Amino acid sequence: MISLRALLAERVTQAFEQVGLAGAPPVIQLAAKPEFGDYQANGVMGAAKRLGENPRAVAQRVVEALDLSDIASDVSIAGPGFINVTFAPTFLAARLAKDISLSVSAPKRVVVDYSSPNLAKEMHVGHLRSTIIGDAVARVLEALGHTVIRQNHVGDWGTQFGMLLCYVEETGAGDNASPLADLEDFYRAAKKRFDEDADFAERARQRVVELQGGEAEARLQWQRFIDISLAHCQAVYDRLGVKLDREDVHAESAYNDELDNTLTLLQEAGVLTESDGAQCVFLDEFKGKDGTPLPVIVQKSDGGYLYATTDLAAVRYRQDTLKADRVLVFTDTRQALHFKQVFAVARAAGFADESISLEHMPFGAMLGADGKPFKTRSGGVIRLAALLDEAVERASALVLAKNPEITAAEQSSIAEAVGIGAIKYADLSKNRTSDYVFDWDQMLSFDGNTAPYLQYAYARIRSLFRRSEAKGLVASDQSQLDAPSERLLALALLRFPEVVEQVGADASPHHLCGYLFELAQRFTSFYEACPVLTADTPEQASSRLALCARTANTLASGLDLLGIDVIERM
RNA sequence: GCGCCUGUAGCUCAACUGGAUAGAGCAUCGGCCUUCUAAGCCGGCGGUUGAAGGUUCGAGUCCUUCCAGGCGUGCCA
Repeated sequence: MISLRALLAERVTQAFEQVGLAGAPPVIQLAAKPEFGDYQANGVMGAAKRLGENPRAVAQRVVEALDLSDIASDVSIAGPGFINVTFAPTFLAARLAKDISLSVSAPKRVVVDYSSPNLAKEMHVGHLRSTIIGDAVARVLEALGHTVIRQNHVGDWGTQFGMLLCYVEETGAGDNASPLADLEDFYRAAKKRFDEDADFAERARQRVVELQGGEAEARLQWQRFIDISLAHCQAVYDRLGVKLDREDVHAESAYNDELDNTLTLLQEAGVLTESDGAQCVFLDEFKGKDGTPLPVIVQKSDGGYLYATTDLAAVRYRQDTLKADRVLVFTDTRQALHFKQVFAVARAAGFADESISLEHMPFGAMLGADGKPFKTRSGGVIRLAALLDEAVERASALVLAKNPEITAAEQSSIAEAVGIGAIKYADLSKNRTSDYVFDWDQMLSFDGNTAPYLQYAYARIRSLFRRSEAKGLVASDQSQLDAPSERLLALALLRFPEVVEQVGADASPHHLCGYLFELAQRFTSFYEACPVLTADTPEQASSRLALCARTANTLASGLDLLGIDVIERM
């Protein structure tokens, strides 16, 4: 079903055409203030400006041509040419009675590249944002009807694997998984060996050459290591409720066989230049120091390839094999220049044609409460598994404090949902591109724009339904929107599709979070003002139960799109 | 040096891409529980949107110049 905003846009656009403003955007927004109505159309002012006409007069003509008699109770002109629209309660109620299904007019094939940890080490907090945000966006795009192809572009190739393989062989960790239980410790120990023992370092370098040359024993050991490392990742994904599995892994090494060919194709496209022994692509749009050309190096002077080469091969794979219309890559903002270059080279070389949209979706760093990069007290990286353990522990203590009579099993399942949900929501609710401050107390607070607040709102509604069922009350097909808080709640409920659409368009889950928070606030306001079980009449109770049911469904759907669990009791 | 990003209430963040009097939460102050979970609700306080110019009916948003911070910038990823 078309969203309220899209419906208004359609109507206003028709009116524009009738009064000679064809092509002008209607600019539909939520009303800035309740007294202005529900939505407003701001397009008249821009259009009048371009025509050199009086905006109020133009607005008058538009309103005369605008037919909203079936949906609006009031349409008025205000200020320099705002058109304010108030929906008729009967229209809102009728819409609310229908299922709101998410859909998109032109479904696409969308590659979502996210998480993509380096398998040499254990997952740490640096991987959290990509994993969580990418997963939420993938879920949203899927829900809108797009075909989503998840790509976990894990780092499984490179010089440090020689070091790790030697150490695996030395410790026998490949046969017995226990020394690899903590990959982070294992990496540090191997690094120590590498730094302190020249013989070991030499063997490690030799092992890389053997590995890259395809030597069977080296490949076997490497594969074992990768399997163990991926199992670590999978455990984190499963605990986080992230929809990634082995099927989605398309590792860097998967492009190994395409790298020579990628270089040849660049050569054939005529974009390749040798510089200081390295193979480079120079594009006019990238300038370095003093305006000198800035290269994208695709082959080192020693013949080795770089991650630019791999990423170029990945662009080809995603266009030619995966047939993607759109590619979203979730990495931190430090790689912005890299992807700008890779995408530009891909266009220049014809790896990506005009039909495919290549979008780097950057995100900022996670900072500690002190505003500095988020580290352990000793300055080390924080393992993701440890972070999740701490979240659940903290949530568990809170749950117990609020509800001492709870069973251990219930405490545990609530703590899991609340703790994990809190971490994910804290990240998702902030603007993706800026850095954000990681704060346990803030994210686990039951007040404010947090996962626990939303989960609590949901649990209250579920509790209400347990009681209403006991009393034999049933939700009606349609709600009466008499009280102001009922009307505000209804408007918020009907806004769900347009918010999800926006999140899909610009990969901004924080808009969905903001929406769900407002929905929950409007629900609790309604809930305080409008008794349900003790309503004046059975009809009123049923009407309000319908609003409650719709709210519960919307909260659950919205949180599910964010990858956050709801709970029946708190 | 050059490039990108950021700068909004004491703190954490919004502001639907140029719209009306810049909004929430936390903190703080004050109300509301014999009634559906007070893990809640209602209200108050709090702002020269880093600074100064400019563009126009209108600027947190766009352009210029500064200031502060972060990141990047030919052979790591």
